[in-house]
Amino acid sequence: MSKKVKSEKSERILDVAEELFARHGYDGVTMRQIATKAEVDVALASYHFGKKEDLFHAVFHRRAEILSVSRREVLMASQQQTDGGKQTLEQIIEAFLLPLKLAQESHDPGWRNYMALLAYIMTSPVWNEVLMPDVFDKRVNEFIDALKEALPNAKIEDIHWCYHYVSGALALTLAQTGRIDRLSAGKCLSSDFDAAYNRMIPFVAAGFREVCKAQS
Amino acid sequence: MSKKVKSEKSERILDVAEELFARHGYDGVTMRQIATKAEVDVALASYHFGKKEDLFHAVFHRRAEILSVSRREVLMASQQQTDGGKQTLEQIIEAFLLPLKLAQESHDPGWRNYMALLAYIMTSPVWNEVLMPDVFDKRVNEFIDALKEALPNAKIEDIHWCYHYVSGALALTLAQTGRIDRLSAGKCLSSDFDAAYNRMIPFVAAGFREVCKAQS
DNA sequence: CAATATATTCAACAAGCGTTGAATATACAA
DNA sequence: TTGTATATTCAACGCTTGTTGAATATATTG
Repeated sequence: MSKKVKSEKSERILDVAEELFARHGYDGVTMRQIATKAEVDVALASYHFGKKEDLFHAVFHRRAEILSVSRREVLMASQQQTDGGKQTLEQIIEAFLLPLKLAQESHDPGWRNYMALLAYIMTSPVWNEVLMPDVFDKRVNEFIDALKEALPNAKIEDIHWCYHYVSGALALTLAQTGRIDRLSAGKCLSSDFDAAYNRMIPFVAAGFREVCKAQS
Repeated sequence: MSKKVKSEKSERILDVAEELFARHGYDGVTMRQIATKAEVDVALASYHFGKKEDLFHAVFHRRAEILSVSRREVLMASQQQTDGGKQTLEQIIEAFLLPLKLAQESHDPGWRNYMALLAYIMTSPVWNEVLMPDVFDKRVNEFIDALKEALPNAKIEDIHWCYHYVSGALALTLAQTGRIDRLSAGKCLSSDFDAAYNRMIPFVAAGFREVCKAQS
């Protein structure tokens, strides 16, 4: 009861669309491919979600809200934990990345597909502008504000560029292209989010400190 | 004389395809859109380059070789400059990024489009696997070898993950999504490659040192 | 049960797709 | 100039696309 889900097939369409959009992009997927893989008639997707672009939006928004809320909670919890005292860079960055790590550890393949979809949207000049502002930019601004507090003498341009590098490193991780597997001859795995996150935190923390140090 | 270029219109097709593929991806562009923007008949693109996928390959390879050669030259010049003595991390990273900076500074809009196309290919699970190994992976392995020499005590997994972060930061920079412009309220510009590169070098150098330090 | 709302399929449409063979224009060699 | 190779356009093909209206099945409610 009180199920928001319209039906089981409706969710299956979203799951399949999520997977295919993440791998092939918006234009690389047809409504028929989605319907076929979801074992459903073509018209059903249009019935539930309207036009193709609306379906894409629905896929994006389904988990975007969950992720955004989780991010805010983790960030606030981290801030309360060190009440009064300043947060360390590592704490802030960890709070920023933790929700994604949690989503990964749920071992829900849907979440993994969604994160690859997020990487596609983050790196697309077209979709980035359409979809990111609504849900994610607010959380990012809170994150950047926290960074400003931790680095009070830093120039804000430096902070923004450093966040840009974090965002890029994160996007490529979420994309799971398999390139690191190839380059490392199997010693590193795209699917190993733990390895990616554990090193990313000290990496970017040190980068922030280096770029933002020694300001007048 | 000795012109490799088949004709003027042939190059115009490549230029337009480069621009459109970079922005909308392979499936987001039609042969007719390319032909129209190049002021050419639809059939001409097929005549010169064969199938749509062959045209995409032609666009990719046109500048890939130039970039790869430039990268090797810069890296070797940097190694010779410090003959005998070890290169610093900063020198290695700078050598890796310099060819892209030079391409940008040429103010050829074609190069800018090509770099955005490269970002698309780097972050695409599909194209990354098809196009990166042929031309770029060799240069990347040379780069990673240089890093191993500069960080002799580092675990190679750490080096590969750190390179992965560099690759991500670089890709998002090349993509020019305009997001940093929005988040920074115009204080930073996606088009400002100088700002991006100047900060990227100390950022990733510090990251490498932090992650790769303190190995047994 | 009947009646109604929701979910799903079927069939079809107009438009756009990549690609091709023949026709025409242009460049170049003899 | 004539002949030949290259470049370019024209017209059309078979196929796929997203979307829709009518028909049918299923669930919900009275």
